[in-house]
Amino acid sequence: MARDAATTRARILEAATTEFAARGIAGARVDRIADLAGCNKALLYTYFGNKEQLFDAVFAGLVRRLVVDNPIDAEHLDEYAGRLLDYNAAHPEIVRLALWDRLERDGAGMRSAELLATDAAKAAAIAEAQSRGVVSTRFSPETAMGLITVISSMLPFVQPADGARLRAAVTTAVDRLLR
Amino acid sequence: MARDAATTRARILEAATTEFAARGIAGARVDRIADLAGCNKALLYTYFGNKEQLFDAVFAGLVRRLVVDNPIDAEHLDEYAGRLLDYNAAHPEIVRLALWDRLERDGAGMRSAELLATDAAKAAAIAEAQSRGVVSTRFSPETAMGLITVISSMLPFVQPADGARLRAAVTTAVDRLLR
DNA sequence: TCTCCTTCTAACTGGTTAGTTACAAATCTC
DNA sequence: GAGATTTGTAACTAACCAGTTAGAAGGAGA
Repeated sequence: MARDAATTRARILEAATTEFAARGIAGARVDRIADLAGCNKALLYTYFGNKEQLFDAVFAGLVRRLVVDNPIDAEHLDEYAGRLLDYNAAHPEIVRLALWDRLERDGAGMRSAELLATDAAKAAAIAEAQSRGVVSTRFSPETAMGLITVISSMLPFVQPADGARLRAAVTTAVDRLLR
Repeated sequence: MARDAATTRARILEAATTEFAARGIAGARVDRIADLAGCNKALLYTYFGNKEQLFDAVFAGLVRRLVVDNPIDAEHLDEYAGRLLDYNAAHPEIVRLALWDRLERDGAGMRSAELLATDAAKAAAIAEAQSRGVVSTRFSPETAMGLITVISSMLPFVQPADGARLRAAVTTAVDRLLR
């Protein structure tokens, strides 16, 4: 076994992502994560503290990547929503983890100063686009963001297996709502 | 103690609703449900079989009430969405239970023949309204239902504490999308 | 090669949990 | 009011599970 702390940490995070996405915090089993990561259970505790802190690490990492990989484009919110949809299709764990976080911890993982700041920045970008007349003022910037989130992230969740038609529906909906 | 099977069953269902809505299936504790219902744990098993079947009973009952209490009005889908929003605000357990069901059981509770039939009936009502020109044909009936669901049930979930402004946003959004 | 430090493991622990059982008490029937 | 049935309980059990511990194995520097 490659004795390398960084690699082992990464393997644990990957295994934990799978397990937490599938079963949530209460349903996840520490032994299952260790088995999947191919390492001893005790390492989870030396590297991450405990089960919930491991969830924190997993979730914070994925959310950070989601935010970095999907910068907002307030001029073309429909395409932004389409890209979010594609991203969620390619990384189905993220939406599931976010839902577990809301349900099991009242959204504790979404309240980091960092994430609140990027949320505020997105709202500001929309507000600015509204002031220039590029985006409709029908909705507040915050509500507009909420609508985009809900349509791009939750619609495939309540309507599974819709495929290519779904993407058209998402961009059409966002265009219709916010232009 | 009032020795009455029907009443006891009802108390168990009520307690289980609270516990399952708060913690999900994996997180729920059978002892906690029994305590809250003020009865012996063994009664849950004599009346409902096991923990998961108890969840089934809780969820099926609430979904049935939701469907009965909120008939679709394809002529005024914006108001229909507004009513769903109000209903969810008054009964916050339902959305949570539906999410637990999706996450923990891949939506098994939403696949009853009864519920599939009412879903089909709703889609048919929308299709009929579309053919009369009352509802836009921008989206398929199924996608239209999905959009209504997501906006009336999930928007308050991702945007907590918005209040009266939220209702206006929901009706405006549905009107804009489907009229 | 000796020593120190990091990485890793097997085995254990104490508390928890879903589900069961054997039995008691209330209610119903006749 | 006797006997059968329904409704309820206390105590138990076997499995499970998060977290710990004591110490082994590997590597780096001298």
